[in-house]
Parts: sequence; structure tokens; C-alpha cells
Amino acid sequence: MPPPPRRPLARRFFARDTLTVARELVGCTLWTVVRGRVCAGRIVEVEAYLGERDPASHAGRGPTPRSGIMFGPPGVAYVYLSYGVHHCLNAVTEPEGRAGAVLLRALEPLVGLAAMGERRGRGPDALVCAGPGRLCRALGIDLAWNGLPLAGRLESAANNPAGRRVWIAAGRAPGRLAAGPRIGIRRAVEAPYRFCDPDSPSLSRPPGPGIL
DNA sequence: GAACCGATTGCCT
DNA sequence: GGCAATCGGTTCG
Repeated sequence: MPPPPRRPLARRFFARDTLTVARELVGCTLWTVVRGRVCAGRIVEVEAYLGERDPASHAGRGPTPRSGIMFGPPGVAYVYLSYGVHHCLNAVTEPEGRAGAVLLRALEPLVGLAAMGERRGRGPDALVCAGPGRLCRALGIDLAWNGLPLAGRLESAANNPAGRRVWIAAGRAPGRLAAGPRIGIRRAVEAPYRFCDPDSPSLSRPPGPGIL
């Protein structure tokens, strides 16, 4: 199977309703280049976090130093540290001024499995990015990536002294799309804002019950 | 300033 | 199934 296109999505893709962006991100591809090593995977599982009206969102009580980025321009990375141990990568959504983000929870690895395996330790290939923390570890993503653009033109080398690149490109749309409750949250546990390709072998958990 | 919490993971019994 | 790890952000006094 030929690799999917490497061209980043347009920024306006992300400047829309968060639930729409979340559903359409399933099947797209996430790319990183760290010290010249290319990694990519097909996005197979995401969760939508809606912003000020979503109690489960970090932006649920208005902007703070951490969540402020979700109120800013769409199409940039929101990276946070989970349980003091793991990093999680979101794509900021909605027009500037309105909060929203999509958490990338799992990828099917496509490119750079050797580098992913070195960062994560050995295990089944299909599960190397099966979880938000695993995904970031495998692709080399940490807090320093917070705020990097995921869409539009790639960063110039001059603006990227760490030699870091990240972007989201189009991919193969899923044959089916499953919806269900979000994982690991304590508030708004009912909202069916987790979307995944139920036919993927790389999910962090079984698909939710809804089929869209 | 201090206490508490968490959009997780891997290892333990 | 249970639980520790580990720390930035948030909240409270």
C-alpha cells in the first residue's frame, strides 16, 4: 500500500465545529520528523473536547494559563502532561476565540516503526501507538511541542532549531465510524464524543456502541 | 505557598 | 483487578 499524502491539511479544516473535526480526523495521518527520522500513523481513535460548555474539557471553566491555547488559533498542537508521566496530543479546533480540541488517542503505525519501537520498547506493532500516552512516546512528542502548528505550511528550518516537524495530512477514510463515551474522565461521562474506526487493530480500547 | 488532582500506563497480585 | 509513578496546573487558605 502506498504511503498517504504528506501535504498538511489546511488550517481552515480545524476552524470548524469540534465534533465535525473529530469525526473527520479519523482516517487522517499524523506525521513527525525528529532528528531526520520520519514517523507516521493513521489516526484511528479520537475524542472531542468542546471547550467552555464541556465540564470534561480543560477549557471547561474558562481560559487558564494551560487551557488558553485552546481559545487561540485552530490547527495547532495542545500538549499536556497526564498523571505527571505521559504526554497527550490534541489538535486545537474552532475559530479563534472559541475553545475546542480533539485528543488523538491511537494510530495505526504506517512509517518509522523502528524509531517508534526504540522510543516505546518492544511489543506488538499494531499497539505501539494504541493510547494517547503511547502515541506521544512513540512519535517523540513532549511538552515542548505545545503550540506547534499541525496544519498549513510546515515550519521553516530557521524557526525550528530543534529539528522538529509535525503535521496532519489526509488519509484513507474509515469504512465505518463508531461513537461512544470518552475514556478515563470523571465528568460528562455519558457524552458520546469518542470516535474510532471499529475495524482497526490499533485501538486503545474496544469501540463504542454507536455506529455513524 | 500548600494541597489536591488527573483526557494514563505498566507492572503487581 | 489493583495500584504506584510523578509533576504541572488549579484551587484553596
